Amino acid sequence: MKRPTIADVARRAGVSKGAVSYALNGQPGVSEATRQRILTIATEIGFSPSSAARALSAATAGAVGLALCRPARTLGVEPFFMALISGVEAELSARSYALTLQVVTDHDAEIAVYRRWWGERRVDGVLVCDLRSQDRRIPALEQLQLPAVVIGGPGGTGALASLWSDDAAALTEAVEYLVALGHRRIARVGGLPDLRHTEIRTEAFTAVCRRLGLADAVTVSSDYTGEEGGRATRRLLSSAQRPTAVIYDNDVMAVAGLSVAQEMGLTVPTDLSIVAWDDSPLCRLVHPPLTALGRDIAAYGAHAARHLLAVIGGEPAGRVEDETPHLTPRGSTAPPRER
Amino acid sequence: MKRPTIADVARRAGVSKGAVSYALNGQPGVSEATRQRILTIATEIGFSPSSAARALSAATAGAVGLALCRPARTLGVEPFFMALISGVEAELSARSYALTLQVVTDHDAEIAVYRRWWGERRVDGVLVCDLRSQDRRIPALEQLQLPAVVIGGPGGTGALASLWSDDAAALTEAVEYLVALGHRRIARVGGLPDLRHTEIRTEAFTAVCRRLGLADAVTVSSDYTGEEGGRATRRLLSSAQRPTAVIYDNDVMAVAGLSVAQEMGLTVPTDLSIVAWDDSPLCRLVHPPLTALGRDIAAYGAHAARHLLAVIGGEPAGRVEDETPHLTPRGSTAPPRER
DNA sequence: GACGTTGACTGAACCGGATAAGCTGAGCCA
DNA sequence: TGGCTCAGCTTATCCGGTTCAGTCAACGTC
Repeated sequence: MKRPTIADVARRAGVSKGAVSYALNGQPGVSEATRQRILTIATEIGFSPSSAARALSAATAGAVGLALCRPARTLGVEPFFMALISGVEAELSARSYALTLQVVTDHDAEIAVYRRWWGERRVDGVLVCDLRSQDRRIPALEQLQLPAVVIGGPGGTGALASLWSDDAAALTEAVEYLVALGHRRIARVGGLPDLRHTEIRTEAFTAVCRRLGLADAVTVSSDYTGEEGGRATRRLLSSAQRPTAVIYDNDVMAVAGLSVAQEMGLTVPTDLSIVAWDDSPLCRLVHPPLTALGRDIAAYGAHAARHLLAVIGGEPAGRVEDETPHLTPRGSTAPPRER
Repeated sequence: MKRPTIADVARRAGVSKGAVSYALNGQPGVSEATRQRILTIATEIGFSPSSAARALSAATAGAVGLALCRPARTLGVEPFFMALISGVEAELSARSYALTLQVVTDHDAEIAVYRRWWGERRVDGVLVCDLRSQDRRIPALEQLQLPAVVIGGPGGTGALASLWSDDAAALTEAVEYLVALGHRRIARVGGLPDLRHTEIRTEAFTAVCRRLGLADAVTVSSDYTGEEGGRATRRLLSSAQRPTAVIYDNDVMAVAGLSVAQEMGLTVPTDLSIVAWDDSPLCRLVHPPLTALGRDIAAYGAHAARHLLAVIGGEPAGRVEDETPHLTPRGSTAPPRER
């Protein structure tokens, strides 16, 4: 089966290639009658313009890049990325953009990918995930002048466009809720400590605990895996003054923490309250279902994609705020048992 | 920052564009000295050939397509796809191929995507997931003559290349193991019934149960979500002659099933043994950790990608068998309690 | 009726590579 | 010394679109 080209359409319509191009792209320069005739013929023979040819002459790739910089191990378990990707993709394909995905191992590799994509003109822009403090990718992208939207912040995104959510507010809400229930010893199992949003959450946690007069508000660092989450929980629950509530920086660690608590003979929520970040189906899978700080991650991805397309379209690189994660109370939180 | 082109390299090296092209692609026609000089200059100015120009003249896109046809809801939770993608991607990027991803809602949309990709010459081949019985995508791809590897089977893949694993053997191993432990009433919570691999597993389950003389070997259909998995479990465990062991077609449903069992006051594994399909970190997250039928999914993806690149390279469209999933016994299986 | 003006279209250049075909000079042999 | 071969290049063409500079007929206008 031969792929039809613009020349095939032109021949059948009895016009030049140029006329077909004008007609298909809604440009002036062809009569309405001719445009309709050309459109009909194009549909008839199933013509779709070669992305390569178009990219070459129009200097636009029609694609957006996403490099994921996490070990394959963590990538799989967290529902976050898949949800984000499906949201991004939905928005892109609605505007006939393709999504090009690459998994990398570290930031150097990621920067090399950006540089290659830029040189190959393979993408018109990129989405940047997992912002770190002092992130080397930011100046690299600025130098390349490759349109980009950083998913993260606020702050640390240089001159690049960004999409952020108010994690500090969300975390504060969760702590205030636990305190309202009567908790005084609240711990937190945080994500990778050099991620910008971990930093922000940790600062917010410290601040709200000080404000509410909670003495030993401890944050344990982790790496988002269930193993680490479980280990951290075991350590916290083995301490002399064990916390009555724990906030986890993702759903996977929260589920692991729940298992550890139950394994240690504690009843959730009476002995221990648990709050998860990222409200995925995972949180509703376990018993009791987990109270979670959630938001529509697919919508977040779609929002990021929309913002990136705007930046690619030449709009200024703004810092856009997305919905603040909100608390969904479920069975894993309750007033602490009197001791 | 201007992107260097082949002409820039040629100018600096004092040779023609053609010579540069020969040098960079390892073709004969340039002396070794000149080749080295050109390579050095290319590296120096950070030249990478425009993918569009290369695609246009070489009639190859340098990209592979993957269309995921599942509701965003299920996509996120199952670690399977993310693991598969990261495996595929690792293999592709090692051979400098890009991965283009699209999420679709049904097979008609998916076929339309294939047709568009084909017309736009956007991909050199595609990976097809979630094979169904009487899958309309197969004849569509055959007609387009778009290189493809179907991840699934055996059988039902037409003339297309495929990569399959012996799910029947794996399921048989799991049932035999449970019977060896002393179980006589084994149920199964299957995946979407029109998926080919569900069909294969169901047939294998029925066959091995008949062979071993297990009377009421029931399979309940489901949709891979935790909700459905939990509901199915509740139904099974409420029946008069409730099973002493349940095999789930994925990890998410197994975890949900475990929660339901515990919620109903049953102890796993003494009251109920649980076997999960897809051994992801999820299975080790819960308590007790789940006995699972697992395999290296990333390697599966890498294998599929390798096979696809071979088919794109002109090799015959073979049906390749991947590793058979194997049973990893953990805490969720034990001899049934005497009653 | 000569002179713009406009709409509808054509022809050709161009994007940046790959590649077939042509050219050139060195080396070799008769 | 002329002819031949062949490595090592150059030149030109092509891929399939977009786009700009023309062309040309129809129309209005004074």
